[in-house]
Amino acid sequence: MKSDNEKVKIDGIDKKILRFLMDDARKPVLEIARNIGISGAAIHQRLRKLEASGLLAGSKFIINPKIMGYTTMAYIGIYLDKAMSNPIAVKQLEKIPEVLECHYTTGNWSILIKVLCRDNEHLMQVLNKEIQQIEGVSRTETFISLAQQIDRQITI
Amino acid sequence: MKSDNEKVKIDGIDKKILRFLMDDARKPVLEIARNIGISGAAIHQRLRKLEASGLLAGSKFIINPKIMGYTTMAYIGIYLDKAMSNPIAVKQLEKIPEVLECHYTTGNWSILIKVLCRDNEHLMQVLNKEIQQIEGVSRTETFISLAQQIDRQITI
DNA sequence: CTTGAAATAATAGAGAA
DNA sequence: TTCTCTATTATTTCAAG
Repeated sequence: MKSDNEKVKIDGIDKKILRFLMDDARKPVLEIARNIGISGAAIHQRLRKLEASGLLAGSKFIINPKIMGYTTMAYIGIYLDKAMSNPIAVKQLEKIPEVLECHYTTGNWSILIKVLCRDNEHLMQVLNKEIQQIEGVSRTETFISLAQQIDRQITI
Repeated sequence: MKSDNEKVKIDGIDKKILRFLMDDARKPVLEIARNIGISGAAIHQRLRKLEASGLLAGSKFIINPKIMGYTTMAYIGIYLDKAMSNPIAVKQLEKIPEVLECHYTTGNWSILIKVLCRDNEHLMQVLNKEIQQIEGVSRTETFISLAQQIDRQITI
C-alpha cells in the first residue's frame, strides 16, 4: 500500500477493468477478459497490482434501505461547544447506527452528518434523544433529503 | 421487484449473509456457507430471493480517490432562483463529473451536492466555472470536509 | 433446506513477446 | 514487464429429493 497521497498511474486497460467492477463487483474476471480482449490471468495480475497500490479499497453489496422501511434521509449540521473536542463527539456519533457519514467540516458547523431513518418521527427521536444528548452539542440544523438525484463514485 | 416502499422480511440467516457481502461483495458464497453452517445452494437461493425483492441493489468496487490524487471533498448548498426548476439544474449537475451526490433538500438551499476534487484550486474552478455558471444558480455555500470520520451503510 | 453433478471461474506457475 | 497458456483447485448454478 502506497502512502495515501501518492498518485498511481493506471492505463486504459486498468480503467476498463475498474469501470466494469465499479459497476458490478461480482462480474467474473473472465467475462471482463472476453470483453476487452486479453487473458483472464492478465486481468488478475492487474487487479493484484491495483489492490497493492491501495487504489482498490474493497467491494460492497449495496442494499436498498427503502425496502427495509428506511425512507427518510437527512443531513444535520452540528455546532459543538468550544470545549468539546471533535474526536469525542465522533465516538458518540459512531454508536448511533442511523448515522451513516460524519464529516469534520469548515464553515458554520463543526460536524456535518448524514442520517438514515425510517420516517420523520424516527428522525425526530434520533435528533432529540440521541444527537442532542451528546455532551458539547449546542445546536443542530437539519436538512431532509426529499430526493437523492445523483449518487455515484469518482469517474475513471 | 416489489414496490419501492414495501417492507421485506429477512431472517437471521439473511442478515448474516448480507453482513458478509456488504463488507466484501466478492466473498465466495461457499465461504459464507461454511461460516454460517448451511449449504452453498441455500445461500444462493436466498440471494436470488433478496435480489428479486429489490433489497439487493447490486454491488460495487470501492476505489480510494486519494490514490488517484483526489483529496478535497466538499458539500455545497445551492440557492436556486424561484424560476429555476430543480430537474433542469440537476441535469446540468449530472454533466459535472466532480459532483458525486445531489440531494433535493428542505431548509435553506434548494440543492445540496457533494463534490470530489483534486485540491482546493480544482474545487474553486468547479465552483466558479461549472456550478456558478448554471442558469438559475444564485448563490452557493461551501463546506469542505477536512476529514470523513464515519462512512458506512445501514446496519442490518 | 440438502445433495451431487456439470459448467464456469479463480488462481498459480512457466515461459514467450 | 506484461502478457499467454496450461493445469489445478474452487465456485457457481441447476435439478431433484
